[in-house]
Amino acid sequence: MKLTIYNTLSRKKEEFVPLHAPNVGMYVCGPTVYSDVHLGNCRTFISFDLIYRYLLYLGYKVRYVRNITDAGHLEGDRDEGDDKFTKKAKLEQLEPMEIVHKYTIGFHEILNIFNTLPPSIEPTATGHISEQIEIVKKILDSGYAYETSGTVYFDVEKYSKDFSYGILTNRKLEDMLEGTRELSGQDEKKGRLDFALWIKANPETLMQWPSPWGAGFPGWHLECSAMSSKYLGNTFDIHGGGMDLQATHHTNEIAQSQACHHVAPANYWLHTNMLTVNGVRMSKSAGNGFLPKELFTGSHPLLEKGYSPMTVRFFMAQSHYRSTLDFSNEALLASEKGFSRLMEGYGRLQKLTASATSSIETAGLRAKCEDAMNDDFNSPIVISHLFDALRAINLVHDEKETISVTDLTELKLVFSTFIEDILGLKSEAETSNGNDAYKRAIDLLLNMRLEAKQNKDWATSDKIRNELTALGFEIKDTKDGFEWKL
RNA sequence: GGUACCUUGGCCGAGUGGCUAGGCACCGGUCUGCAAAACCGAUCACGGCGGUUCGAAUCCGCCAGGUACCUCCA
Repeated sequence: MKLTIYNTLSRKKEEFVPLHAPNVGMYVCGPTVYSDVHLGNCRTFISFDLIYRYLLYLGYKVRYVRNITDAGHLEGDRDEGDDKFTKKAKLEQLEPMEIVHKYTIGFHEILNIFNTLPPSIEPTATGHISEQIEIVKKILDSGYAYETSGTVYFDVEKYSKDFSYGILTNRKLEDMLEGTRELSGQDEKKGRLDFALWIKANPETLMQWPSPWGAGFPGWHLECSAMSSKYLGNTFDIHGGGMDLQATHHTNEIAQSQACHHVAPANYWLHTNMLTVNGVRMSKSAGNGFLPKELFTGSHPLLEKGYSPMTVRFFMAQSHYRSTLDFSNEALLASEKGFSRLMEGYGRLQKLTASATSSIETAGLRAKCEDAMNDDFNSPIVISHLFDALRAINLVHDEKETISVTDLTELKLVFSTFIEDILGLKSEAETSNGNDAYKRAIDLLLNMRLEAKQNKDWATSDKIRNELTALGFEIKDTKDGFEWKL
């Protein structure tokens, strides 16, 4: 089975054929770094991390470009006033670039905690001002833009005579025009759908650059057209982003790139679905966003406890990237237990002893997992196959079934490949190393309990166990001793 | 108002015409001094109504409920 990808352009799954195999160019819209990333943002980047990892597994040489938006992103749709960074900078009495730097660092820290691979290139909007100005010039030259007192607008109605403006959302221009509000008297735009490529700055605007049209700053959509074409070419393979960017940002981006380069920018458009809370989209403006830190510590009011980063990553991998995923304490609890069972089985697999023959069927696992991933990156199905194999592992462990050396070797390889390399999950077994004294104290107590047990002194044995349990320790008796964890 | 999408067992979540994903919970069992943990096993489903079909959770129509986009948001 070949890799098929759901393409938003065609609204169906298509076989993936790169322009220049084995090279693949993938551009993903990154964050606007004016505030902390919330979990919904993380979901998109974790989804594309899965996609990136699987493309690498298939042997593609992927150039993965994910931008940082650090300029030009306005509040609202008026094409005037302060950008988000300036606004925040004034609020916190900092330089805009201090805001940008602070939240860029935070973004990287969080994605690192979620075990995502860094992109090949992570360009910033402020680092590509001249490239953006060049694009505006070219669009003006080709006649799809006009300047009004220092601000340059994209002429949507003119563009849509030659190209399909609503191609990504399957909408007609007339329908889109109906959905927009009337222009107010002061508006400088000719058409209601026109958007700004370059915005004139006020003297007090903190982030501004000189341009042929006077001092100003780039429109939000422009950076992606500039940076994707610079690093991936005028037409590249995959363009991705959150579903919320589809209607406006990506629609405008396609129009700009097409008007500038006279070719469609990307062959496959991928959109990841939203994370919801009680069925409603998690978003900054709705104020229902979870910060990763609130999740790890459990400090959010909707959570009963904290959940580890890998639990969350597993939770996300259990749903398909194009489905909404509802976030709740109950769902996370279920994922936490499932993930821990999977990882314990993965650990058990390493200690399995092989027999002469296999009494169980595990040989087809890799093909099944590949088929699932080839079907538009269906990670939930991969996980279901892993759990099926887990049952086989446990049966061999319990000596109810046997496995041959060949099958065992392959099984280990498939597990590590899919769990670690593709799903990006890793064991969270305690990594604390500076607490030897305390660990030895617990061991000491439990050894005393073991002695009591051997003497059938159940009162002492139960007392030690019950009091440690009350302190939050989990005590497990095993055949030859004990195990514990906090 | 316009345009899409969604509705699966107690919960989460795959699945697009026949072969009942998976996880969690619950229940039964194994193990254990008793527990816990672990392991094994079983049960439970396709919003409602109608249609197409030998056969529909899956296709079509209508109805009900929900969500998203059309305005900044991954």
